[in-house]
Amino acid sequence: MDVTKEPHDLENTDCQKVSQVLARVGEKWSILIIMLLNSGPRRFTEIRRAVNGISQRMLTLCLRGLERDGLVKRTVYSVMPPRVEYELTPLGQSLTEPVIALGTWARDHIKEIDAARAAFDGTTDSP
Amino acid sequence: MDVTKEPHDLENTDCQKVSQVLARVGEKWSILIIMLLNSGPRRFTEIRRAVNGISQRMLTLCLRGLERDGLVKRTVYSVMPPRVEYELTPLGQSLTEPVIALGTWARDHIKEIDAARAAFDGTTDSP
DNA sequence: CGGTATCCCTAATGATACTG
DNA sequence: CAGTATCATTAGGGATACCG
Repeated sequence: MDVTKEPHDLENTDCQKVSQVLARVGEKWSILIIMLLNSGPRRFTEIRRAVNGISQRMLTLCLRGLERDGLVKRTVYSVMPPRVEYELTPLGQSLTEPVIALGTWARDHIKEIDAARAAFDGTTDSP
Repeated sequence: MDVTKEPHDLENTDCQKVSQVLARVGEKWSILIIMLLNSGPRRFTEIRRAVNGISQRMLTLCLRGLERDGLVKRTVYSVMPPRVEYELTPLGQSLTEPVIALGTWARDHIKEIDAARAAFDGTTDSP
């Protein structure tokens, strides 16, 4: 990415694209769903069970968003009862690579972050 | 979120850490601020001007969050008028690497995403 | 099963005013 | 300049009920 432009151009740089992607990926459930689907196609209810705590409504909305961005493919089987499967598209699969890189960073630095939070809270909290 | 139930769930994996990090990084303004500070320390108002559209309130909150996580260092110069500088910590700098990787992915695939969105909207919008 | 529609509450955010 | 405080508006998201 090019971050060598002037500060006042920030709104016109690739940062916006990163922001857009992160806005999608950063949604509370998106990353969990993407990582789940990375191990294979799943049905709606399977995802719902796997991602503990997500409401039906939010799962639907989240999957629609991922589908809209071309990250997830939705396949409807016209049977009774209905069967709908979700799987990562090639684009969605390629996204898992940088996401895993970020995940590695998170795993490697979560201790530092937690320590920083504790230190910050300890410094500011003074009842 | 509680995903610590079944073994096959997304529970104690790195996904949660990724989620935590992405929750911070995915905040609308965080990434823009981090990338801006990647090119050097900035004062409060400089950041405000550079990150077009952010309110004073949100900039303050966002910077506090980044500071709390140990990603940004805040330095106050006791002068009149006040001067406060923000800069990335080594931890914050290290975060830019995977973020840039994600940014590269975004830049390389933004066209596909836009196309997917257009196709999806064209398919679903039929008034 | 896999949704959609509705209600409703809360958290998030902008706008504005004030301060060391 | 760099905030903090307050108010008002809105968006996010849960609970519930209903549908193909």
